[in-house]
Amino acid sequence: MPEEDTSSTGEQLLKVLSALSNPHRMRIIAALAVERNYVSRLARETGMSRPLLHMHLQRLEAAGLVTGSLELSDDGKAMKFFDVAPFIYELTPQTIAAAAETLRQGRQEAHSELEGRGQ
Amino acid sequence: MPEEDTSSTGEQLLKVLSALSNPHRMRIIAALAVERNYVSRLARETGMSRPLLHMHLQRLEAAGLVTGSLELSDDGKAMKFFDVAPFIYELTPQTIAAAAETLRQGRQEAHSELEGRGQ
DNA sequence: ACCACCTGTCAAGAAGAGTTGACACGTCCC
DNA sequence: GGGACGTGTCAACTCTTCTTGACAGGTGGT
Repeated sequence: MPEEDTSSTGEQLLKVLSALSNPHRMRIIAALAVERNYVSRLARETGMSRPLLHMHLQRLEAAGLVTGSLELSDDGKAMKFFDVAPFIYELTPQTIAAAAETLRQGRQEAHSELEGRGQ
Repeated sequence: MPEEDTSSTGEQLLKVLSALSNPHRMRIIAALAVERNYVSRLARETGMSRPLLHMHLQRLEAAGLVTGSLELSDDGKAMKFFDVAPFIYELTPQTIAAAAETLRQGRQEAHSELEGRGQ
């Protein structure tokens, strides 16, 4: 098994931020903060379609902001309940800078810049 | 003085989050946290084109994360310097929930859900 | 005049996120 | 067998964001 990268790396923070930067997903967090809920009911209460909510939930879960668990109700129906994860992120210039340091993707090393600026 | 809307309203936080949820913009914040810089040089150092950087900077400025000021150098050239704003945002389920409360856009209050369905 | 540097904006294409409807499966009750 | 409810997934479409190249302007120096 490949080791997990649990540290708050740039990619992780990026995933969290892009997961949170959406009105629908913010409202989903708000709804789940009040009470845990299952998909169909949450879709009814928030007024969004099931496929749409499903996609948003799986985006939030991928970012580690909510957790879903499949449970069986008394009448044998399988319902997936979602809870908010107790996350806490502090956003400051230093935080962002530290995360950006671990984002070396596609950025080539500047071997030698042509500093011939006349000025 | 007129009261500013400094509170983390939903739209404001949404703008901040979507501004931060981008690898290029994260790297711009990181670069400006080290030292203030002007557009062309920043474009050179980050390896992005001027129009692209210009767009990202104006997105960051619109979110209040950086501030730009047009200054004149010794040789009379007009250069726009950018600084990071000393922002600080705390992201928790409660924070998001509070912000989502002020996001009542298009979401009608569920007057009564006794549509034809049972239950 | 040219060339260096700085600033900004525009249209248009490429890429990705959001959204919908219809489909698949399951259990339980009448 | 219907219907109610629950789950998930798929291909298409729309929409926003991203990205590029070419263009506009400016100053100062050789």
